[in-house]
Amino acid sequence: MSKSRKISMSVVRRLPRYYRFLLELKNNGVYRVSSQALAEKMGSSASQIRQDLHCFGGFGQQGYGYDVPKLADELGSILGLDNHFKAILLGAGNLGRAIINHVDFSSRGFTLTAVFDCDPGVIGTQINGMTVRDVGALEDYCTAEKPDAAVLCLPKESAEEMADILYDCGVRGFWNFSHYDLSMKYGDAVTENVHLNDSLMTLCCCMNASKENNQIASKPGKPRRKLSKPKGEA
Amino acid sequence: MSKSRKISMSVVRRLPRYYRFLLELKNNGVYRVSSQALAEKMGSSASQIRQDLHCFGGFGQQGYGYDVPKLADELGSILGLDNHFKAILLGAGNLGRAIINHVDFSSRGFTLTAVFDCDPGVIGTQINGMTVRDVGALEDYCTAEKPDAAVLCLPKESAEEMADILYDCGVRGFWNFSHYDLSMKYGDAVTENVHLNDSLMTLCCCMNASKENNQIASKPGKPRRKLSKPKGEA
DNA sequence: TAGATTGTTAATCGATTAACAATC
DNA sequence: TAGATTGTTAATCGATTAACAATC
Repeated sequence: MSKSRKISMSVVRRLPRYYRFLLELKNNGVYRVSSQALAEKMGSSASQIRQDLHCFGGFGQQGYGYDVPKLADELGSILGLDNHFKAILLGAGNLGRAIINHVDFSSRGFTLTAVFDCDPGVIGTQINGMTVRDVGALEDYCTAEKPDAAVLCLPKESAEEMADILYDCGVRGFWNFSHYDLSMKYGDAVTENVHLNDSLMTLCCCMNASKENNQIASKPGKPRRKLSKPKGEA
Repeated sequence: MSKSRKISMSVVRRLPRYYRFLLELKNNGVYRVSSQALAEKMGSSASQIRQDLHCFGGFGQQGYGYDVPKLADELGSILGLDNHFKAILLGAGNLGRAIINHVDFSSRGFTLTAVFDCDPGVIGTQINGMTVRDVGALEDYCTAEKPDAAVLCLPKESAEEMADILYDCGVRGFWNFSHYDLSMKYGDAVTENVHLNDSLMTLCCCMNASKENNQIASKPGKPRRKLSKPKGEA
């Protein structure tokens, strides 16, 4: 956390993965790891790992490597997992319900505090211990509770409409599952779009290319590893 | 489809989004669009759009722009949406059920042909018109039906185990929702990982950084647009 | 100490942007 | 024709990899 240069989004997107692997090592009782060993496990490169961590400060020790529990903690704190951002979820359909049941918000820096829907048949029902509220009560709720973030599991049109309302209520983080690009709208809000349809089409595109023997360059994430010659050789 | 150089994954990941915007234009009765106009709509740059499309051939017309329905079709065909890849889904828990109900496979190049689970309480139940099968029958099913792709909505451990079995049965496309990185394993299979936890942590990280006034560079996707001086000026 | 491995700078590579000739 | 806008090459920028001195 010492450096103050801008962190690139490419680096940020790799952090959760580092965190995941380090937690696994920690749970397996591993106390120490070198960038080389971690890189092999993750299918990335030692250089990239050191460079990435370097953005936030020196967490390792020359000649030793990285202390696994310590590095896991540091990453958790860089990720901000010790926050308890208040989050609300809009849209208790199939996807919304699955997210409520499936995602562990509290170990990822959030507390899910309320769920809203507009369907009278759904309002009042329980999901994972939470009662679904009427979306009509949304603004009052926001005024009183000041949620930090919103999870949008709504159809495109409602999502656009609701996002504006939420933004006006002070919500500055959006986890958006609806089929439109929220990221473009609000300069000072943080948006993470999860476009399942786009993801499925990407898979289709790659399978199609593979079927037709078209070339797609190996993904970012898979290192274009180029074995360097050992120093002493011709 | 004329060029034969490798397409980069950065380009491929933008294609579904182009497709989405073009479909919207088409549905709004727009017949013609310039790279400039599309770029403004998408929050990207005209240069990038032309460069991206250029990978696959010349779809536009100088002085006119792009024919919207034609370009949408071309993109659909590059994405391979006219395929009917046979897909099966493993894990009919909250997330699996939501995906079955929520995702329109058929308009994205896939046909969902079967659902498997290991829970006797779930086997035999109906989800969106499909009967959940016993995972014990998986290999026989694959031998008979030769599915092309699998959607993994399983816990980490089962996912690892099942992926190996599926790969041996000839499955070469994976849409992986489980909390581990499938992409690293099989060289000749295509994998699309959807890591909801990682996505949520990324959101947390950015909200945390924003809270603490740390700098994160604007995302790829938001253009670092640098207004160029008009030619004639000093 | 000698060996190992980081932190950090320099070199390379790839992706994005700019520019403009071609041409509709 | 004149204006518009693409296709395409060149320039810039950013991200990844390589290398090595610092140091545990």
